[in-house]
Amino acid sequence: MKGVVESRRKAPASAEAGQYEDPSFSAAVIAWQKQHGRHKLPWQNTRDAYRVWLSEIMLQQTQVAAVIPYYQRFLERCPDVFALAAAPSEDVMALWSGLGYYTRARNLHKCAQRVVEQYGGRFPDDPDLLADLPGIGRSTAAAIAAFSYGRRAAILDGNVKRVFARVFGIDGYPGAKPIEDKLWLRAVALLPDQDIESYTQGLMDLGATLCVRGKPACERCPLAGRCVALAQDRVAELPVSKPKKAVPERETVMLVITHGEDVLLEQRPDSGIWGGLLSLPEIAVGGAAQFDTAVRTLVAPYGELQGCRKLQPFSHVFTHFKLHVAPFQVAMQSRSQRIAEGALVWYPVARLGEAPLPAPVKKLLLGALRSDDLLATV
DNA sequence: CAGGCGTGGGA
DNA sequence: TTCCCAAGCCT
Repeated sequence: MKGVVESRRKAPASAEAGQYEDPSFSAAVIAWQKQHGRHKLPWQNTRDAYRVWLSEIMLQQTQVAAVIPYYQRFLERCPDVFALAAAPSEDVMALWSGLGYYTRARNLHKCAQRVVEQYGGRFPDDPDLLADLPGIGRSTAAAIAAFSYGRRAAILDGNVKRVFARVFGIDGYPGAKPIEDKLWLRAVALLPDQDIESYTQGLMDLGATLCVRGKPACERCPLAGRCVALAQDRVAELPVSKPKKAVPERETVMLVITHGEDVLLEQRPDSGIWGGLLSLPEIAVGGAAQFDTAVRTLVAPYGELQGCRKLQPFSHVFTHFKLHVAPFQVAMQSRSQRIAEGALVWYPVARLGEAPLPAPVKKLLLGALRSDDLLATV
């Protein structure tokens, strides 16, 4: 009987994939994971697909240490997919505030609603169905299917790319399409028939704890004996880093407009930077000389100035551009009717800590509006 | 399909 | 300080 089971190993998807098969690879990863891998992360030791899914979305392009407090806070407020589906979107955005890549939060909310409506609240176990849901791509779908249902599916995240690039000595930037295609072939070909959870977690753990970008701990690595990069002394060169290009810079004036105990915030459109969050009213400018003009232009329609002062300028670096912010604080004598319209909203200063704001804006506001500061305008 | 999309931490 | 980038997905 045993022989029958083993003979039913999946045939390779293609001749090219077949040449990558090597059961000893997954065996080494699984054995290492069971003894040396991570077993006590907050989203482990559960098969609750909701928790697995939530953690996988939060962990996209985000490190474990940053995710943990968000994950726990999120679970307290939304303990299951029904609670999340029913939650107001501003609550979801507020829970995500500071974690970045805010499309993830909007897709998370949409996805919860789809799972409730389409699947009765139970996440599907088929990776292809999972990957049809918003915010879930091929790799995340495989992780959810493996951790929640024990399904045999391949992940290919940054950890796997780094480990594979070194072990197999793969030249070229792993994000490039042709390289990534081959990595997917390997990822599928190397899947074990058993212990898919330990294998999947093991690849992640290897990449996160041993096979790190700088100074990897090769002496403790279970794959060292078969690592091409190590044998060729190219560990520091692989994986090939992303070709860099000049980062454009932009300038903007942000206005901290206050009236009484409230500050004026603006809802940002869903697409673009800080999509779906609240932020400060702002106007892009070309140079420092235009700052004063910009301030007057922006504020004038909304009533009479009580006072205005320049706050400390700061810069914020994104992945693809650098933003220079010149903040001004403006106190209003009265509230124009026009301010109540459109995407603008008066927001109580006392509640800013829990507002769905971008990290640098929240920092600016909490610094600029320390209680007694409110009326101290010129 | 190359580029858009955050933030915080390490080197 | 400056640079790099970490459990990717979407358009």
